[in-house]
Amino acid sequence: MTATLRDVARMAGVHPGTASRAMNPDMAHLVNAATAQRVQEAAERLGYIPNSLARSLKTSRTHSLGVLVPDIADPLFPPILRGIEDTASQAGYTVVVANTDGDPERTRRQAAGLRARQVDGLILAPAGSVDPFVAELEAAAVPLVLVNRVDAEKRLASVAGDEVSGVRQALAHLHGLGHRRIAHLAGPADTPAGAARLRAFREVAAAYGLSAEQCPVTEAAADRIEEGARAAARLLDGDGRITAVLAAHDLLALGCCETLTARGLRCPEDVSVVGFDGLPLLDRVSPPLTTVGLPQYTCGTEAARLLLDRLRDPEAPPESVLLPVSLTVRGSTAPVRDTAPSAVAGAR
Amino acid sequence: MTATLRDVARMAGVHPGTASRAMNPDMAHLVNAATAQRVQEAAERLGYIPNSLARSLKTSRTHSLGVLVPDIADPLFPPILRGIEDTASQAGYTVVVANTDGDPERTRRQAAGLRARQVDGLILAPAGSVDPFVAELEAAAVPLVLVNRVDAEKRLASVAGDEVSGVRQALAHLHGLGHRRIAHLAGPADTPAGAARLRAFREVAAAYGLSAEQCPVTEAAADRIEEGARAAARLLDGDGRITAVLAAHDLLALGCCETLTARGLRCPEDVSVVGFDGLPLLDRVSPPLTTVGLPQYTCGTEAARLLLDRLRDPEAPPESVLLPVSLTVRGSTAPVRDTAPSAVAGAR
DNA sequence: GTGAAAGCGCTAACAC
DNA sequence: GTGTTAGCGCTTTCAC
Repeated sequence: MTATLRDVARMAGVHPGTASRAMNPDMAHLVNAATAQRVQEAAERLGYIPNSLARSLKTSRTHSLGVLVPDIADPLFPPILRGIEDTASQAGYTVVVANTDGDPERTRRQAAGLRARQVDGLILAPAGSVDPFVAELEAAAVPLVLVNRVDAEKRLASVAGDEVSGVRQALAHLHGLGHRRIAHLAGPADTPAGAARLRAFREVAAAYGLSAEQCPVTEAAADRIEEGARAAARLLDGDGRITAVLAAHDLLALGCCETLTARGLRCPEDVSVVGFDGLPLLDRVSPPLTTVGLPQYTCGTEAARLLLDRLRDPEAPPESVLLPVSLTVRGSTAPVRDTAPSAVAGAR
Repeated sequence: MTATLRDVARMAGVHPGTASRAMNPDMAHLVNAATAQRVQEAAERLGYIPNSLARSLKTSRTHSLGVLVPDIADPLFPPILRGIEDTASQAGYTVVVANTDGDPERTRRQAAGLRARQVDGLILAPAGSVDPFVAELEAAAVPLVLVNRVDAEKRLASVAGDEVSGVRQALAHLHGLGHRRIAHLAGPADTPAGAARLRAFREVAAAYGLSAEQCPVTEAAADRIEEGARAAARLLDGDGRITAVLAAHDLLALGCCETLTARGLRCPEDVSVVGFDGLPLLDRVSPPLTTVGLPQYTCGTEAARLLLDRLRDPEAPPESVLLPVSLTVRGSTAPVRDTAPSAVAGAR
């Protein structure tokens, strides 16, 4: 079996309590340097690895963080998780990740599992509504940080991209290219980003003096290529005169391009497309996607930082971080055509 | 504070021992149905969540799996991790992921951290050499499964794609298109997949009667686009007459395409390119990448299954799973040109 | 069928 | 500076 602290103490000829002090950096100064040395050598020789379970049981601190994401395989999350893990492990914390698939039942189960494991805090990057869980977790005084969503009542710490600024940049770009009929391919309304971007789209479009009729909206069922393609089809069926599309997610934008091609329309010559999130590799698709990039990795580091801060000082007021986003112009956007033809003309 | 089993017992008017039995499915039959009912109701009312730390300390089973990957943000791993997590959570296990960046020092630290947390077993998807760690872990009798690498001595359980078959499919495809000068853009030699694919390439090329001179090899420093571009440049500098390239990784293939374009060569008209791994989204790059697809998700589920099997029966012989891979032909490969021009001609 | 008691490996008062 | 003691929350053998 693995060596225990008792074994180390016995080998060094000291009491377990002393061995414990010698092994703990914060307490080591209370013990004779020579003794500490002897203990550490014994530990080394035995290949002693402290049992953090026992330690945690005693101290009621596990030095672990729980993270709930819809799907770790969704390209949006890996960089975020990497950011969380880097920051956490630097502070001596480990990270336990659980997938929810946006399913409330699964979310509940996974959250309970993480709490059973006594994680010191939780980072939630939830797809759907979190209100019931959040209420429960708050009641249990579990330190919480939201990612990619802000708490409506500002009582919870959160990290998210500045959606309004992102939409503003995208529309400024399209408007500057002469586009006046700009559709929004919205993400699922029960998704925080989807809802926020739609709201921002309406606001900003209005600020540009564009009417609702000039700016039709269709909602995709999920942030996936196929759903984007389907929603784009509905969009084109509804109003063939749009000259640009702002998609709420890069994958929706990809789906949109697919539909355009299928209908004999070219991107960006006939219709410009802007995506959202700045997923990797999309600078190489054809055409390279113009997109509003979210600093995913920073999202993760900030979320972890907020949570660690909170663990250090539970009384501090919850901080809300709004991360800057920035438009990357690539090949999927172009000036509106002089003689704007009906986008549908000859297309079906 | 959170409710403890004692609180539940007190509320139900029973001894903690009895409450424990009532809460544990396997032991519940030892207790009067009515009593069990009362206990469970009390637990429900108190929102009791068992402290798995205490349980684990007693049972020396944490029901958690550790996973060591080079970088969770590398597109190769998320689907694998998802597979692991799905299988694990279905069996009541949680997974703890740690990134190593292929750095031996970091690997050691992270492995120690996971062991301190008393994970029941470890899944290693390591970049570089693992021999020192593996030896140490084996000595400590930590159940182990290797992913994307097979144990040379077949003593360790492992899951990996069938590299030889993959290379064979790729070369059969290229050979069938008439290519006879096929270079290999190899991955880092200290990477399991890189080494295995290079070995397979040499074997299979020889089996096709292709000489070493017809099949030059260059090694990229890392599985990244830029390194692929750089290595491809060296390749073209060395032998301009190649008509096809088999890259050991999709990202290397992308880098290769970049270099080809930079030199005025077209893919696939002048040079065909085949990638490896089947990363998502690469069906949409230009040209769509022909690649040897690895079933990443299955990799994960199989690895978890192997590990769980091993935990159930530590004496069972270690199993080695070789996953089938399959070539997806897309736009980056084409028949060799009739009048094969020097690929370098007019290119610099 | 249920209560009592011991102990998993560690830490933190408290003695000395 | 080091030993002693108690106990974190749970499971499990042993009585009854």
